Amino acid sequence: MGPPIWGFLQPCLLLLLAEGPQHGYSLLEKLNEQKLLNGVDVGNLYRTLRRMEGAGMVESAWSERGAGPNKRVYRLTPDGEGMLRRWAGALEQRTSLLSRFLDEFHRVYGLDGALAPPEGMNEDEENLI
Amino acid sequence: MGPPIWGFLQPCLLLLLAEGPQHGYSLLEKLNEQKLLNGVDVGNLYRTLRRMEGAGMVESAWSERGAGPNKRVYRLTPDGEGMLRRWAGALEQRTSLLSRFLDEFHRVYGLDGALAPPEGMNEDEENLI
DNA sequence: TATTATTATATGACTGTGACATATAGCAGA
DNA sequence: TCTGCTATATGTCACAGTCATATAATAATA
Repeated sequence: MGPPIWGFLQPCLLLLLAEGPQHGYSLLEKLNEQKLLNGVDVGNLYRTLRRMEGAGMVESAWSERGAGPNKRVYRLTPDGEGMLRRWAGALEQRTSLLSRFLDEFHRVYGLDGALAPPEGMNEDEENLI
Repeated sequence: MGPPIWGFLQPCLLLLLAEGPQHGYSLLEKLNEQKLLNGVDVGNLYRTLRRMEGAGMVESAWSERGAGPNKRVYRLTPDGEGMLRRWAGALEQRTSLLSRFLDEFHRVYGLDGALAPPEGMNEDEENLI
């Protein structure tokens, strides 16, 4: 229902890959573990990784298979690291934008009301911004 | 190029309308003045307002004309205020999500690098969340 | 007077990201 | 054998945004 966290998946993936090459499914798990992003759609994740590879942010290779099905292992490129740094700066700006909104909100409504969503909102809507 | 601030326009409009009824063009100006959102597309604004009216968050009426062209004046409904409160809560959660990302980023890259975008990024990309 | 700018609302065409569903395959264990 | 987990992938759809364009009333300027 509520809008998703648009464009946040890519910087999250870049950040995780900055700590070392990984395959898609592993990235999915870490997104949840580290609570960077909740309930990421698997299909969307793989498609995003391929898109990022097309854009030159990451590169992939099939792993020398260990156990289980084959894994496509992604690693960050220099271009990808550059993008990550710019994302980080942009996200900082976004934080200040959100702060300005919240300040204004509290100015109008005082301290009440802002804490409704955890109870009153469904799971979809919790997944905003 | 970079992703826009998806779904942030609606709560901004609700917040501005919480301070009193206004018409679309006025809202556009205030978004810029108060720097809640920069460079909002006019077409998108009007379509968003109509969508919000369809969803029952706002109501509109043609103004008893003063000067200039007719104005469609919007006002917040009780449902809209409820939505605004939930948005505010959701946006607070989003802030903490962004903080977690930025903390992790600084953990990996130290204090350098994060401040690239203001110079190195084009205007489009500055508009990220 | 004619022309341009500002205010104000609106639609058409297109794009990117995400949501949901579905397909596939290898392997482990009941 | 059947179920479940790991792992990758595609198809279809919806939504909010971008860019372009249309319209009209009024104010300012040449």
